[in-house]
Amino acid sequence: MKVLPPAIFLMGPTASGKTAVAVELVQRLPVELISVDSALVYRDMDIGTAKPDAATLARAPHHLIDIIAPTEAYSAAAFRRDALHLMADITARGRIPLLVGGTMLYYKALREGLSPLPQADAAIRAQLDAEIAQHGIEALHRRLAAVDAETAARLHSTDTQRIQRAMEIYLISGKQMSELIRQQDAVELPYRVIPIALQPSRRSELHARIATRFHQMLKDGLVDELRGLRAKYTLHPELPSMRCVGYRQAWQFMEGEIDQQGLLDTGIAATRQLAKRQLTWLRSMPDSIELDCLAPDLAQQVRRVLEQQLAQA
RNA sequence: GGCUCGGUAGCUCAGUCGGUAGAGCAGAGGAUUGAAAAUCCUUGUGUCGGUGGUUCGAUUCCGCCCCGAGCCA
Repeated sequence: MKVLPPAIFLMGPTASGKTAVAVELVQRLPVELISVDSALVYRDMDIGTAKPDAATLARAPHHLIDIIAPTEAYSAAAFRRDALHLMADITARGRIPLLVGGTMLYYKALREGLSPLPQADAAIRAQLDAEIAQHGIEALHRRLAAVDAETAARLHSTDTQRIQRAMEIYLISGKQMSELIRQQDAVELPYRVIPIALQPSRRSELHARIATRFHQMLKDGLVDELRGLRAKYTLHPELPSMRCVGYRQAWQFMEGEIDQQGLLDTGIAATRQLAKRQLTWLRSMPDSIELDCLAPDLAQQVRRVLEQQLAQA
């Protein structure tokens, strides 16, 4: 039986201290860091994404940070492709890939693979947007039911994004999403995954950290950063980058839709909701080694677990 | 000190012509296949400020008290 090389997944919600742990580990173990984060991919979006600063990145380089402009879109499929290449390179160098971040769909796509679905098509999405604006999402849901009853039945009639995606798949390929998913071969990631899940023993403590961090982001100039982004790039609020937590609320503030207090309140609430969804993902992840992210010696605990796991190979 | 308007869910408020109440937001749980920090689903018992009175029955009407805002002195 072939021995698989190890790969570490360091998963946790926002504000759980993942970056600090990763930076500590990179100095003590033969690892290279790969960011698993759908927001850190954007260049010039630093404050609101809580991106590690330049000094930290110099000391602990992360792959997949600052790889696209805020006008562009990344995806789970792009992540899977990029991460697989990087993991192969890192392993060839005799080092261990350490994936760190909070975008749980990316971990799932990497581990379980993706079905052979066509990639997004901007023109078709624009066409479907117009259709939704004119006739409503429920009409598109009925149209989907006519061509792919199975997927339509699975989706709630108000789930705009998924209905649009399923219709997009049909319009591009002429095939049903449900049928394409059935064609997927079981894929096995050619690594021995060591999944570590950071979870707070007390949710209220995580909430407190989130509030403190968002206050700091505003002090650090989140709104000014967005002002600069809007001057440098042609942006609109529907862009994936501008829907990121913090930027969406800062945009509303710039447009006068909410005041300073509203920015603070909705920004913090949106971050808490993000953390909650990340925790829901985490509970559904199989085989995870769970650690309390509130532990004062978290980095040491993670290191101990990893040394133990790596010694087993 | 007098008058007026408020005091209902963690927050903002609606409502009950007297039969113990419901929205939005927040919170909690879940889903999640090329936008995922996205998108969507489920979830609402709270001395209706306190205390007397009227009443079969008061959060609702009346008296007094407490708290807040405003106007007049």
